Amino acid sequence: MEQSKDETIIERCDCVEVHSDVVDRIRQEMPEEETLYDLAELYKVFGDSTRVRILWALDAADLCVCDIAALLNMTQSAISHQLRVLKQARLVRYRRVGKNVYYSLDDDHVRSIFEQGLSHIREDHRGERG
Amino acid sequence: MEQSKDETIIERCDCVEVHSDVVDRIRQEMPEEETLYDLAELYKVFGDSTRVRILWALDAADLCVCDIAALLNMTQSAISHQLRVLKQARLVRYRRVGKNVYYSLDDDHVRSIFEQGLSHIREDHRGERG
DNA sequence: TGAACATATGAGCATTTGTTCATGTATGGT
DNA sequence: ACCATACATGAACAAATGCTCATATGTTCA
Repeated sequence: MEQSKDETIIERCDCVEVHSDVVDRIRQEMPEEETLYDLAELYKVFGDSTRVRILWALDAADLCVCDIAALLNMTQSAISHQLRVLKQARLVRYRRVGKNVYYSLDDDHVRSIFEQGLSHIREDHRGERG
Repeated sequence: MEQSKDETIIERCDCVEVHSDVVDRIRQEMPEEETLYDLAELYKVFGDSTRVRILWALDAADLCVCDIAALLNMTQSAISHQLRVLKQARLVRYRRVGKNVYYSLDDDHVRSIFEQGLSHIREDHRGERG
């Protein structure tokens, strides 16, 4: 999906005139390539409705895989796969309790990220900015 | 990528015991399916490093397509395609100035969403929560 | 130890996604 | 009108993604 993260810099822009002063300034101000890559990887995790629903549910209560599957009306396997993704992104943690494995949120930012997103979605977007 | 958004509810969970009290409560508390779907769609837009870099650049200055392509060392076409995605998500706006088209951020939440994301990434994650 | 339940995981597959390439559209200069 | 420049867009293709199915692992209980 992504391009190679770091490659030799070749001018591929097929334009002639570029505001090189601004571009150069921004190039310096931009965070490291890797940081922005990691950032995108994080949002990619949020970019699936199944995972969003799981996160939302776990924000309400700790749940075992079985509960989540029932709640979302999906197979246990599908949920388990997604939980692995969330685990790898360090957004959830788990603990075993007998035969069950309970998952819970492992990040304080999830809620605020959701809030910002909702805020954007709910904007009527009449055209103004500030 | 997604499943069908709304379908007849069939119990697909292959477990036997479910904490149905908790599940039922959460099911009621959860936002509408569509809201969470839209939320995921928004994050999906953030879930690509090219788009993240574009947004970050536009947060620093308004830029024409040509500038962005030069800055990110990508083709004008690739940038243009991505700008369309950002436009559809109402994250950027544009204005024509002669032959150029200048893009700018069209959302106040972009920066705070980035900040939350960065905050998560930068966590040392030693195991504690709050 | 073996059966039953809960969860994890690998392979396979259909769908989605991001880029490239070719071409279309819009604006300005001559 | 014509050309050059800037940008947009459709088709095509490789890579990534999310689910299903089958199966493996782990735990409890008899």
